[in-house]
Formats: sequence, C-alpha cells, structure tokens
Amino acid sequence: MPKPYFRADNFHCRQSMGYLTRRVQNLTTPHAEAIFADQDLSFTQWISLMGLREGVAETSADLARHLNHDAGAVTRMVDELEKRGLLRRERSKEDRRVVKLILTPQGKAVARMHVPPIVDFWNRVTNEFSAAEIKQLLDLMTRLIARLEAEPMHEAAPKTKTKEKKRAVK
Amino acid sequence: MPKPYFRADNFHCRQSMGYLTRRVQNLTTPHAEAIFADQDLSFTQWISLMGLREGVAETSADLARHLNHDAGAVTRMVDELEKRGLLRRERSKEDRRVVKLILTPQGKAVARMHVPPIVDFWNRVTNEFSAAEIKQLLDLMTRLIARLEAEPMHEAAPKTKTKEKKRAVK
DNA sequence: TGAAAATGATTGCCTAGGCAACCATTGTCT
DNA sequence: AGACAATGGTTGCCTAGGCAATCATTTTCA
Repeated sequence: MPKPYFRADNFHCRQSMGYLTRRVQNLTTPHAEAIFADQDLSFTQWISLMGLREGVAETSADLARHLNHDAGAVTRMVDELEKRGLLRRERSKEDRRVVKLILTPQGKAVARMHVPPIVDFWNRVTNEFSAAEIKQLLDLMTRLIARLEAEPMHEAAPKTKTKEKKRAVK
Repeated sequence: MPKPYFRADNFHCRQSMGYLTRRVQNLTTPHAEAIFADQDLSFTQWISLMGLREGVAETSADLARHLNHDAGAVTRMVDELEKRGLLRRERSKEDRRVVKLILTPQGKAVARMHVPPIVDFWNRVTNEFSAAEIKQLLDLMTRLIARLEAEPMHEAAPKTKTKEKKRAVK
C-alpha cells in the first residue's frame, strides 16, 4: 500500500480529487440540462430511463441509490413517467415488497432518441484527447467508483463519552 | 483531430463519460456530507469558504458559477456565513456593482479545521492507486475541465422556421 | 419459532435552491 | 454623448428533492 498521496497541510483544491470531480460535474450538468431544456423530458428523467434500459437499475429504490436522490422523490418521478406511458410498475413475485419498473416500447424509444446529442457533446469535449487517454480516464474512474462503493459511510462521533451500555441512536 | 470516440449506436453508460463522472459525484457527496453531518457547517458552506480561501472565487457571483447554484441561493448562504462571522462583505472600489467576500480569521480557521477528514477520506479511497495513477487522473480531469469551460452552451432549436429578421429571444 | 431489524414503497411536510423581476453599475456600439 | 446590452446583487415566489412517519414484507439471529 503506497503512502498517502494527499496532505492536509499544503492542500490546494485545484489538485484535489474532490474539487476536480465536482467541477467536472458542475460544468457538465448545465450543458446536459440545456440539451433537454426544450424537450418534454428532463435530464434526470432521461438518466432514469437509461438506467432501466441498461439494467443498472430495475426498481425505484435502485434509481434512488443510483441518482443519490430521496426515495420519495423517485416515487413521484416514477409516477410521472408511468403517467406518460414510458414505463409500468409490476409487483415482484419473488419479493412482494419490490415493484419492478419496466420500460414500455415508447419508453425505450424516448430513451434512445436522446442519446445522440449527449454523445455528440462528449465527443466535442473530448476531441483533443487520444483514444488511449479517454480509455485511461474511463478506466481510472471505473476503479475509483469501485473503491467508493466499498468505502463505509462515516459515523458521527458521539457527543458525550460513550458508556459501556450501547446508546440508542435516536 | 482524432475521430469521435463515443458512438450513439452501441452506447453503454458504464463506459460513458457522463455516467462515470456522475457516478463518482453521486458516491462521493454522501460521504462528504456525512463527514459534516455532526458539524455546524454544511459541506456546501465549507466548499464556499475553501473557494474564497484559495482565491478560486472572491464574490457571490463567482461562488454561484463555481457551485453551479443560483445567485439568489448564494446570497442567502453568504448572509448566513456573514451572520456567523466567518466572512464579511466589502463593496469593491473599482467596480461598484461587486461585493467582495473576505474571510475573517474565524472563517479561515473553520475552513482549515475541516480539511483533514476530507483529505483522509480521499487517501483511503485512492489507497490502491499508485502516485502516478492519481497524478494521471488529476491531469486528465484538469484537461477535461478546461475543455468544458470552453464549450459553448447548447442553444434551443427554434420551434418554427427562422425568418431573415432576427427574432426576439423573449 | 418468533422478535427485532432491515428493506421497499409511499405520503405529508418542509427547506434549499431555481426562476423571474428588479435596481445599480459598467461595458459596448453608433 | 447616449442608448442598449451585460453583469452583480437582492428579493419574492415556487418547485424539486430531503426528512420522517407509516405500512408491508423479508431477513436475521437468539
């Protein structure tokens, strides 16, 4: 295991993972949303349809985790997509808690329809990168994602000294 | 200029820039917010203080662009930070529209105080990467950011055929 | 087994952030 | 110069999304 790369003394955000990844996101999102601005589908809705299409998610809870959104918010968005006939809900036989989300043919068509402008955007943005560099970047991010998925969530430090007896977390 | 890397036919999100960068963000944010959950400072507020500290931003408008947030929202957040004595506003002499945001000593202290847990987090996440790989990733993202900053925003296609006379954009 | 914990889905409520309107100031173009 | 566009900041209003409570179901484990 190599020694830590980042240091708290001499921290500079322009060379930090958090700053750079966040900046990429903050610059990308407005472009993506602008592409969808004149459509009757929001960027978030499209991502959801694509997630279902690609099997990355197949339930409401999957989408919530995937989008890092609240489960309630996703329920309401799914309501909307269902109302428009882009997907349907189907109670699972194996686990009767879960409701599977199934794209309708229209849903698949709408998802596919919006792929080209997004692909064009990324081709423009990466047009000064070699194929090897793009591949390198995708690979490194994929590995980073695997590590992030494995990272346990931070626990809040207890405010008072903890006694032997375990305290209710409230 | 190399030929386009991404293609709309055979699109797979797990090998797409948009999906991967978004996923990194969606996995990272909850961890960062968890670190701040028991503090009396939000992650967004900390980012703002750091942006001011590092000279990445020095006005409310800078912060709004930087965070990809609404200017109004930033005004209110700055109100809060000012009320807590972490920064002060100072009307610029050169351009009397702008209000410079100046960190107070307490503001600087609070910003610095929260650096270590974030740095630790990123060192844990990247502990299976070599220094060269981390550097490579940071470099590629930096170049990507430069291209994103240069990319012009998407214009909505006009709904009707455009006449010679330029139309008001409303 | 069966009690407690975990998970999925949904709803009501509330807040952070988006939108639009506004004013002040500066930059641009003729 | 002076008209008009662009920019910075602020406010009121509204909505998307977060939080918490609830119920149904499943999993865990003593």
